[in-house]
Amino acid sequence: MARSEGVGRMSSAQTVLRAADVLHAVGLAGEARFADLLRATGLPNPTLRRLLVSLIEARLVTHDSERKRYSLGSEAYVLGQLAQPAFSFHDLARDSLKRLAEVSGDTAFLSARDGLSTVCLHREDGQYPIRTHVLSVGDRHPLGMGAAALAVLAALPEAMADGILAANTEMLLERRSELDISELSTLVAQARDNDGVALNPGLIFPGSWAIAAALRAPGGDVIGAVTIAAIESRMTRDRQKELAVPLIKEVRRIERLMNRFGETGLRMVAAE
Amino acid sequence: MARSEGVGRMSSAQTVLRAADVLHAVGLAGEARFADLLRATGLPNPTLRRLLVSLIEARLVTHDSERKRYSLGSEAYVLGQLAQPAFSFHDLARDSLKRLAEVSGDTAFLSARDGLSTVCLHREDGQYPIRTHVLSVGDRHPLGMGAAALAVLAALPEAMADGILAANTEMLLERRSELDISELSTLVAQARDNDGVALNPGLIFPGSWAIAAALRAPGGDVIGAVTIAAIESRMTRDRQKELAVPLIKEVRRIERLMNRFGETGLRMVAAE
DNA sequence: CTACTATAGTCCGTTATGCGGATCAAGTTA
DNA sequence: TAACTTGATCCGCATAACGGACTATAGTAG
Repeated sequence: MARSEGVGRMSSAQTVLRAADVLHAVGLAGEARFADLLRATGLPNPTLRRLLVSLIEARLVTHDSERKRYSLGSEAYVLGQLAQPAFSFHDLARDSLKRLAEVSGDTAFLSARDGLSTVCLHREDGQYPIRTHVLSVGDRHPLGMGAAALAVLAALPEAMADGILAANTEMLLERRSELDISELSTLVAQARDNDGVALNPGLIFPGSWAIAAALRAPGGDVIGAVTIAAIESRMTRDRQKELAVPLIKEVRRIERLMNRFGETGLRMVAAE
Repeated sequence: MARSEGVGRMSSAQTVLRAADVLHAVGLAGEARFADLLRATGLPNPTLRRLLVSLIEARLVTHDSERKRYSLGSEAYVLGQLAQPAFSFHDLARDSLKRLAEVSGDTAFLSARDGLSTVCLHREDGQYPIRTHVLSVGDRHPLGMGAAALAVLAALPEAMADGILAANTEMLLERRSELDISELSTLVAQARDNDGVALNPGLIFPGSWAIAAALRAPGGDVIGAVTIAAIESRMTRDRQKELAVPLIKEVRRIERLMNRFGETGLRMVAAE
């Protein structure tokens, strides 16, 4: 959960990074106790406390002193509001996600591309009672890992996609040691041959499968992806084909909405 | 614009606070150049840079290196999403704000109460071409300053309101030296006699008037306020009465929606 | 009621970390 | 080409952040 923490602390400011980690942990927890955050961040006790005090002072975190619970503060919400213009496609995608969750019975996700990785912005559960919980709002994956990330790669120019895969190799290996990069290339290639619909056959977590298709901003930039995730038994080859239809339909729909309403998510970034 | 910066820095961690300032400045600016942020934060050049680099690494800020522009990053948006449960009344209030801006022609605001102050969450402009720009999303005011803040005070138990006003005296004086606290008490009292509708007769900025009414969560907690702001000439006594009607109506409506849909903004905080 | 444990909060000596004056580099306007 | 504005970098200094160790405060068990 905690950030990389590799031996060689590559130069820069740790305080802010740690504070951001804490913030993220508080957000994921919803209502966190001090001990939860200790575990989640791996920080030493006094350090965590100091950071929390500062974050509270900055109103990024709130402390219910009676219940002894920490949660995100008003400033966190405000920042989200101010950041919204760059993510306006989220609003346009809401209905689509609902419909996809509805027709599939499984879980639909919206992810945004952010540099060399992918962030999950939204999760919409369907009726089927067995759900994969390997992806939730705020989770990030390097490009290449996960259906959304594969779909994004498949939508990028081939050369660029290869470059990114190579650049991400380290990060990818770090997470799944047995992972074979060439397997990813294959999956990307298959996605290209398949109307851009990528398949994640349990790469992140065994038995948790998903298909995804990339989203393009009006300018043509790849800004994210829409995913349908389910357990392996509900992702047979036939069902993949079946689900790909509404998936593509909804992606097109969102793209149409962007054309209509937006100097949209144009402020998206490429790399660093 | 920069945080208080009173002489006695009251102990705690500056790095995080500064980072939060930077974040806020970036958010307000939308797309900021380095120099803009220098001005807005008042930080020394290398300090600002260091903070920005860290914030970028934490994905709280994005840097378009071609256009040399900084803006809020995906993590900022994600945090907003994760904080949403505590501010779900925002969604329920959207339509109301639209209608108020529509019928008045002026500007409608939604504010949230946060401890001893008030934050503006939403701004909705009407058709009338002359608009006050003294309040925008993310702006904070100590309880007592501004129509929303006065409405909140008026909605609180009298003793508590007095206490808060006293506690905030310093902060209030800091902003408007000639401001008379007793004047605020009077305004609060008037609001109580007026169905809870508070008037700000240009306190923050001369000529910029507003009326507001408080919002209560299902439990009865005062969680914010709805405001209509206009230039002085459009806030005659008669028009105040006229606008108070839809204002109250919409507030009631939002409260009804909260009852229906919500383990709502219950996570709101009281003090610190 | 006392011992035990998990969780929250505090002290304080050490030094790594962030600080910022000063300087340089790169575009812009005159 | 000079004068300026904006952006990026150096580097010695001291302060602000660090964290091991300790204390305090529930909550649970014996």
